[in-house]
Amino acid sequence: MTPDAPHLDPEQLAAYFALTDVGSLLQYAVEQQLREDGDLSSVQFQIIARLTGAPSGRLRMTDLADGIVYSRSGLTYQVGVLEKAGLVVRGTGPDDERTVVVSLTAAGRDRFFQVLPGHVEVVRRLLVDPLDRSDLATLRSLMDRVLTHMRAAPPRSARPRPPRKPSA
Amino acid sequence: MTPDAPHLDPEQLAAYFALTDVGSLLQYAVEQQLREDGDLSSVQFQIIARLTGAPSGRLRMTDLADGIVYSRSGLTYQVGVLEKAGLVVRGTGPDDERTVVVSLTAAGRDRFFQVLPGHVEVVRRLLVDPLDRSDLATLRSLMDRVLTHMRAAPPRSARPRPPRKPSA
DNA sequence: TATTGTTATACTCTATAACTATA
DNA sequence: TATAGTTATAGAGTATAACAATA
Repeated sequence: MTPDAPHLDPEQLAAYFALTDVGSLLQYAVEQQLREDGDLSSVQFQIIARLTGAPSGRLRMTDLADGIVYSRSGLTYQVGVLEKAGLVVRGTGPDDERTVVVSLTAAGRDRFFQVLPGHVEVVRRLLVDPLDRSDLATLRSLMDRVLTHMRAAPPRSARPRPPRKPSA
Repeated sequence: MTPDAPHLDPEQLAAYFALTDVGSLLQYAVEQQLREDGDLSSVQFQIIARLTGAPSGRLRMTDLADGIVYSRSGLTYQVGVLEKAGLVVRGTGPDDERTVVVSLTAAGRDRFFQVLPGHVEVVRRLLVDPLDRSDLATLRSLMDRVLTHMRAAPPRSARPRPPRKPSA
């Protein structure tokens, strides 16, 4: 019985493990490729990718932070690394003196396109090749549904915490 | 044109991004939960989980290393942390004097079951709830196919590296 | 007062290479 | 020689809290 105890049946667990295994293997492969081809971490690549896709290659720190990093200081650190590498420059925003606008340099854009082909190839080889077009559409639809649900629900609701027994 | 340039069409990219978004949000949520409920990282949780599932709660270092960590020293570090916390003990293997056998302590088992309900609840809330049973079966089947493909292909084959232009 | 962003600090984690000991 | 594991070391990344400046 134990009707209150949360549990997952083997089918649900298997789906979860399969998803996380794919996720971590894919992430590891991508990280390797980005490091080898362009000396970038995946966070740094994401920042550059966003800037590449932004109008005139500039974004405010706050806009950059969104899905990429979980703390402001983390973003400051990463943008600092990119700036030291000459891939990005920081300047004060025109409207609001508090904001900092991050701009992609020519070197930054070059680096992005230097790394992109290998990145695409890794994704293709590991994820796209083994699935056909309709599989990918299905996968996307499932993941989109999960994302919608995640974003609707409060990220960390008031979950009753079990008693913290020992400390370590 | 550019028939040699690797590329992904928007559908394929969308599937990739949706998958990685779910993966990273899920991973982050799990990491938070494990830390709050039991002061464990996900790597530490995986180690303990494997030991819990092993006969008599013991495994050799080498066996533990498999899917969890990408370097031997990384495993040594994590097992060291767990040992300091009293969740695990190390001993010399009975057959081969070179091997180290890691054994789960009673406290380690307690910690696992202390953390498990919250873990299950996060997975259910974020992944299982928004999908029905047949969705999960589909997801599992897709991911298993990808995993099979990943494991068949050489992890990092001889991919031609683009010219490393600047250094940073 | 609230918001934007940085800094100081401290900690966790990881990987490489050199090393020890056993097979 | 090969394998199992540890250690030393050094670097990358992260989060929290205190801080400065502007709105």
